[in-house]
Amino acid sequence: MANYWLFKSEPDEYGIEDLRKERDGVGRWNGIRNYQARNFLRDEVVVGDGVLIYHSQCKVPGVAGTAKVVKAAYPDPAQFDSASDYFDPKATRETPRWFCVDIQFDSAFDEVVPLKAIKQQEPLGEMVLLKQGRLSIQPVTAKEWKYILKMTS
DNA sequence: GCCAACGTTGGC
DNA sequence: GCCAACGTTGGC
Repeated sequence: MANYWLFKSEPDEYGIEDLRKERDGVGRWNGIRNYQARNFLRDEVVVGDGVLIYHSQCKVPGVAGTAKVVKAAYPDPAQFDSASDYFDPKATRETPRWFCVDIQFDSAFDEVVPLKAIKQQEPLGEMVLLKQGRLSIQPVTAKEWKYILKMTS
């Protein structure tokens, strides 16, 4: 496994359970409309990478499970669909602006590891999650990955 | 729903 | 090329 990431989603829109229900647990991770997040997706996320699925904009924000990347970046089809919420009139097929990846469900935690608990762990103090709050795709170190998984047991 | 952080956009 | 306005995100 090459690298680790944290992907944020709103569970009301598409959470860990939605991913689990997909055929073979494989779903498209799209709708990313933030440039920093897009650059990570497009340039650095590769097949085999591990993903922490993070639930935001909900009662208890936190890490809800894990997944792995099964298809690297390709243009997000929704940007070309005028009926979609994610439509972008400035994007063209020749010069797409937004990208997505496919990920496969790996595990759902019995209980979410809350943001509040993460903030209290000294070894996690350098997580991008805490440093830059509003970034929906972000790198996670191997140490942080292991530590979060340990917090579920 | 408020507001803060960050990146892009666009007028000049 | 400066910088104000704007869009997106997300905890509270």
